[in-house]
Formats: sequence, C-alpha cells, structure tokens
Amino acid sequence: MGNEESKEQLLARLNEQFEFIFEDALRNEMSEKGQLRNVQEGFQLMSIGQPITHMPLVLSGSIKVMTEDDKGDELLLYYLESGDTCAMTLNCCTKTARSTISAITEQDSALLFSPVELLDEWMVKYSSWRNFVLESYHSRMNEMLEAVDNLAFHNMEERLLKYLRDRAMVMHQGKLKITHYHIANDLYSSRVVISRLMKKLEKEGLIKQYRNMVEVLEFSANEHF
Amino acid sequence: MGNEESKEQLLARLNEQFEFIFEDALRNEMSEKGQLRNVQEGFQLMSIGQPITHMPLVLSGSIKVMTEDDKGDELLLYYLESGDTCAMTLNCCTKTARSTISAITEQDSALLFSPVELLDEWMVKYSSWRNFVLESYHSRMNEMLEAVDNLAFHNMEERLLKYLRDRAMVMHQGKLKITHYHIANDLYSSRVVISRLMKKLEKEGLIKQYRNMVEVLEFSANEHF
DNA sequence: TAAAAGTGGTGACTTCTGTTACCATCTATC
DNA sequence: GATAGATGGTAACAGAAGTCACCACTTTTA
Repeated sequence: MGNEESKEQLLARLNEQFEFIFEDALRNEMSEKGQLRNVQEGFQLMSIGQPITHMPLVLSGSIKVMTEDDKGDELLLYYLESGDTCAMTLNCCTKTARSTISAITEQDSALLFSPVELLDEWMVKYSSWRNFVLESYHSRMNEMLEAVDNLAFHNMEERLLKYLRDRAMVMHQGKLKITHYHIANDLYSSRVVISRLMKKLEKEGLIKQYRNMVEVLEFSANEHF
Repeated sequence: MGNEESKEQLLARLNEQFEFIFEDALRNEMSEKGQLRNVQEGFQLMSIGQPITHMPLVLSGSIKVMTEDDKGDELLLYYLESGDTCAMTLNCCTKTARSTISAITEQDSALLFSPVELLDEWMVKYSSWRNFVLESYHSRMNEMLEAVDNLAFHNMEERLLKYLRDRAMVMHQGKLKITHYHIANDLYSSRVVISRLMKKLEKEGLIKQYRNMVEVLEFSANEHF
C-alpha cells in the first residue's frame, strides 16, 4: 500500500507545499501524527458504505469522486487535486458514519492520512485549520452545485465536452488516454451515445479521435498548462 | 421586515428548541447578539450578488433553496427546516460564482441572524457550535448528493413523485396547495409534461388531483405527521 | 498462429421529454 | 352578466438519448 517516507521528508514536503495554508505548529503535528501513502493509479480509496477512520489530504496526483445508483452504475462528481481534502470525511468520521460516495485515484497520488480524532482538536488550536476545513466544504459544495447544474441544464453533448475539458485540466494534458466505454461510464451514458457525440464534436473541430485516445484541441498547443 | 421579539423571549425560545444542540453560554450569546426576523411566505431571502453579513438559522417554517440557469429558470435543490442553517447560500453569495443560488420562504418562517464575524469565534469557544457547523455542511452536502442522484438516475415521473412526497413531508400535509405550472418550475420541466405525468400518477392510485391542489394519498390518512 | 477480447462505427428503432397549439373550465373583477 | 386571466386537458409533432444488432479492426492471450 505504498512506501513510508521518513517524518523529516514529510515535514519538508508539507512546509514547501502548505507554507501559506497551514501554520507551523499544525504542519509539525501533521507530519508527526499523519501517515503518508503513495497510491497507484486506479486504486479504490473509498467505496460506498465504508466507514472512515482517517481523513485524506491530497499532496500530489488526482482523485475521481463518484456516486453510484442502486445497480452499481456510476456518475463522476468532481476531481480532488493537490491541496484538496474529502469534505465528506471531515464529519463522517466523528460519528463513524457511512460514506455515500466512492473515490478512485486517477493518477499515481501521494496522500496524507490524519486520524479522525485529531480533527476537532485542531479546530480549536489552529485557525488555519478552521479556515481550511470551511474553505474545503465550500469548494466541494460548489462542485456539487456545478454537477447539478450540469445535469439539469445541459444536454449530453455539452456535458461530454465539459468532461473532456475538465479531464484535460486535471491531467495537465490535451491528449487523453481513454476509451469511449470509459467516458460513457463516467457520464452515466452508453458507449454508442458517446461514440455518436464524439464524432459530432470531431466534425465541429473541437477534438480529434484516435484509438484509445482523444485530443482536446483547445489544450493541444501546450503540452503542460 | 418582521417583528422584533424581546431578548428574553428569544432566549426562552432558543432554550426550548435547541436545549440539546447548543450549550447554555452559546444560546445566551446567540440571543444577545443575534437578530430575530419573522418572514412571510414567498419572501426572497437571497438576492444574486448580495453580500452576506449574517448567518441565518431557521427557527420555524421552511425555506426552498434553488439553483438557476443563465436564463433564470430554476431547479429546486432542497428545503431548509427548523434547526437548519443556510451555509450554502452564504457561500454562493459571497463568492459570486457562475451558478447562482436563490432561497425563498415556503411558509411563514422565523429566522435568527447572527453576525458573520462571530462564527469563527464561536468555533473556538463552543464545541456544540463546531459540531453544528460541520453537521450542517454535511447535511447540505448529502442533500446536494441526493439532488444529483435524483437527476442522473431517475426519470421525470420518479422525480415528480419524490417531489410531491418531499413537499408533503415539509408541509406536514398530504394535501398540497399547488399548481401544475408551479411544479414544472420547481422541477425545471414544462407544465404539459407535468400534467401528463400527474394523470399517470393518478391512474396508478398514488395521488388525487383537484384544481390548485394535489393530494398525496400516502400521507392523506393523517392530517399531521 | 488462431482464438478471444477490446474498441469503435453505424443503422434502425423505441422511449422519454419538451414544444406548440387549441380547447374547456374556473375565478376574479368590472 | 361579461370579460380577462389562470388552470389544466389533449393531440400532434420534434428532438435527445438509450437500446439492439451487426460490422470491422486491433490487441491480447492461449
């Protein structure tokens, strides 16, 4: 389940990455009491109904957060990236509640897991933690709202295009290694529908298609952005 | 804009209603520094882009929280009831996101407004406040998730039935005073579609229709529940 | 190398939802 | 009572999206 780094290395990493987000004492405590885990792409961090004992903070990589219907089919909600945390966890754990979402690493990722029992303590001790937690809820909330607006107000072609753009942003890559089947899964649609719409987007000059790969032309000029 | 109650009356009300939710000192402070407002049904609590200086707590009544598309058409997200707070609306209005949230009283309601600058202070002083804020975000998050699942996984007939049931629950009434046009508005659909599906639900023995009124048969036995 | 699995293209069809148009009925107001 | 506006029923149609069937091609596996 990933490699252990030394506490010193972890602290150095936190100091570099979260210098202006968490105060010194909090970074120290996080490096002491938290646990770093490096996780491979495609690892299921959380599944629906699973109890939570540790709160994850994303140091690098990205995580895909999804919801499921009763038949197990999924819908992408949003991505977590460096500096994000899973807002649902922050409260779930204190009451050993059940998760209603599933989370899968989209790329190889580094995560810092902090024991749940410390979270309330940190709320009292560290104002930076209070800000972070509230800010985190705020962001997740807005992403959920975006997901709702997306579903309610846009058709599948628009949703598909937004999906490809968002994914290109998260992957820092205009060229996406992905299949039509996989896209259909993320959008809770069917492969045939996606193929149909992908062809339409290609005709409209927005994307280029290859086997197992899609190029979002908007992002194809620069390799990284 | 509603009547002022005396601080004593407000404190008595808080003590009765939130005895097991907020600790004594917090209830005292809320009654001293908060402002009670009685609001009529149909009052728009949130205007777009309006800066928020007070956090609302619902004492009685109910509030409908909706999102809007760029043409101003709406979709119901969830209801706030007694004991709920409106953290999401606070978020949206301060940050001026692309998506907008609106909040309208669904019944005559009593709201307690607390100055925003006290919220962080209370986070340090009162564990009951920390729990309440996190619990509140968590509830709102789950309601957003429910809204997403609803849109993604259910057709209009199922959404309509759920809408009627939810509304019956909030109004404590199996008989709902509402028009087809109004329902269509809440579900981001059209009046004709709703009429069509209402007829189907009636045939299936789930509801009864009258002019300006719908009876949800599931809840029609008991007047209150 | 042969077979199997994975990927994607396409036509034909169905179902769901939204739109337009027109109608009847009820209600409020003059 | 006459009239205008609100409410809701219905038919006909259009478009979006899902489903099924079958195809060709590529990659993996036996």
